[in-house]
Amino acid sequence: MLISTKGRYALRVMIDLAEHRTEGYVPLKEVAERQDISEKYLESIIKLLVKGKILTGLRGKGGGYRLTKSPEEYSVGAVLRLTEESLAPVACLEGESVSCPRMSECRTLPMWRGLDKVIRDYLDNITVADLTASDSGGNYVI
Amino acid sequence: MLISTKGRYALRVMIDLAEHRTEGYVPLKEVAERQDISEKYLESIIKLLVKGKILTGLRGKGGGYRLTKSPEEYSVGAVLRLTEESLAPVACLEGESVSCPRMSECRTLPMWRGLDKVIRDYLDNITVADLTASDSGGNYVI
DNA sequence: TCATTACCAACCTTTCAAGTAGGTTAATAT
DNA sequence: ATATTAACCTACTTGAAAGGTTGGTAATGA
Repeated sequence: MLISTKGRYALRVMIDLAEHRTEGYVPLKEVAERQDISEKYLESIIKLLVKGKILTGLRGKGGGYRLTKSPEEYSVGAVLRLTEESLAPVACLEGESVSCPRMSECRTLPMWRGLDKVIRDYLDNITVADLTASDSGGNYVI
Repeated sequence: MLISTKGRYALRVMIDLAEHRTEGYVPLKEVAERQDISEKYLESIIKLLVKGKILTGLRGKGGGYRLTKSPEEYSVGAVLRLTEESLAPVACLEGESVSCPRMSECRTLPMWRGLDKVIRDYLDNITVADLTASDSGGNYVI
């Protein structure tokens, strides 16, 4: 499993907010209801997105969350990287200086790097806008 | 993490056996030493590969394991599917009839399917032979 | 018959995903 | 001012899975 529920939910939140961005700040409660996700759990996910500056929160009555930029400015990869720690397909490619002692002689490492690139290329070239209802469904269709 | 140590080790075993296939049956002990993997743990991984018929074991003195077919007949994907249960990038695509109630209306599902395809296409088009020392390193190089 | 080697079953330990629970601070409408 | 709304914060729980270990049994060749 490359992408956990956290990542999947994060994306769904982004799409939901994109589809309701004309309404100003949208309370978490509404998103949770529409998306059928527990408010409390969603809270912990949204916190990561706020910290990552891809959405901003406003407290108090009339408050809620909204996207800081427009939907086509967020790649799916960028969203997932905020919740997933790592999108690397194998442990060997995680972090920065993971030094596997076999690295230099490893027969499989280049192949894993290739897989990593294929995944990154895919996820970084789809935007949140591509996933909204208003979009006809472009690049990613099989 | 899409691929666990089990899958990575399995691949390294296959490559090791491919590179030593002229020597007839190769004992697990030798593979474990060369690959720096605990014998006991490797045992449990090899069991899966034998069950999957991609290598055969022979008991007793002079025994060990060898590939049942030639290295270019095994795709990386085929090997990994024997150890990994699922290569699906998200839970929604696992198993056969996973019925997420939101499936029909899901904004993200087609995108996940696309990701799954990209990964499958990559892993199914590299063979164990491509990963051996004798190979110049073809398709998968970045 | 003995060393070798594959095969088999059960258990352990640590980590992490996934989710709960309960409280605190800030903004706004009345 | 004060009640209400809603974001923000910290800590805990639970279950499953990854990543092993331990201790055996069965076949084979010298």
